[in-house]
Amino acid sequence: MDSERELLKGNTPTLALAVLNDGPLHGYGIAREIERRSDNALRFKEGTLYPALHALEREGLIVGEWEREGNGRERKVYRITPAGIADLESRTRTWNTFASAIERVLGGHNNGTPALPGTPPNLRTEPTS
Amino acid sequence: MDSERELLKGNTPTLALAVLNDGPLHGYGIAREIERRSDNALRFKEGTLYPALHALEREGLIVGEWEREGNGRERKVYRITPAGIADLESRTRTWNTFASAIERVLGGHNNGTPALPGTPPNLRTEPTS
DNA sequence: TGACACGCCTCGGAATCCGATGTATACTCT
DNA sequence: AGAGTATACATCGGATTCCGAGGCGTGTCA
Repeated sequence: MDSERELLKGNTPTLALAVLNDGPLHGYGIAREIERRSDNALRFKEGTLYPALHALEREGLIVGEWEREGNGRERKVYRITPAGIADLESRTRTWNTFASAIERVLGGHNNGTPALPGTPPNLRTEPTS
Repeated sequence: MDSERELLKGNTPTLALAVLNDGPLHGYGIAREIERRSDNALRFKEGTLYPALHALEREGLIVGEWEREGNGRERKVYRITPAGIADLESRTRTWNTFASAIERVLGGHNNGTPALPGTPPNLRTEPTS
């Protein structure tokens, strides 16, 4: 299914921020962690990952620093900034709004205008069965 | 928030198919219906909508036909095909898989490798609180 | 020595969205 | 009659994003 590729668009920075929100990590590790958490449903390709991290750094949402390990290996470890944390929260809210809107459209036909605009949506996952 | 724009990518055909799955409708009406169902969270711009419908028609997932109404107005009414229905189901499954994967990554830190690969994910929406 | 995982990076093609723009008809209000 | 608005179709080009392909270098193990 190649459509996954398009679905991912726009979520890359959000995903990276989410991982970094749980602790500093280097690029390669971020990719691994996202695959792990999503059970391999999501994979970060290198051509996507590094440019995305550079962009996040340019925007001040994360900061990267080269670190040398015991074995002499060097890698660039990223940390989320306060601005990044705020941005992540905003992005998460945006995602939730978006996802529930999609679910509502996919879900079906008749939903009359609800009384409360902020009414929590019903997230459904079950197939048609 | 402009990020919505990128989030939408790849979902346009799915949304259109979902609406047409509930009955034939013309382009303009599809746009209106998606806005209604999503409570205006999602809007189809014309520059997106019509090319998307043409593509779906090319792929045989929908068929369009010019119809004249009582008032003499002409509009192109689209119907979903059996292939379109099958495609919609596939797309819906893809979306569910994708969305739950995102939720898992956003959700948090420690989820050890689950025993069952097909285990239903936990969709969480609440902020850190 | 070779193979492999780790780890960083850039470039160009492909796909997608949408603002701007254009055309045309029906209805409503003054 | 004229103006304004909603309906209804369509295309084009700029912007954005993903990622395959390619490149560079290091540590580990057989």
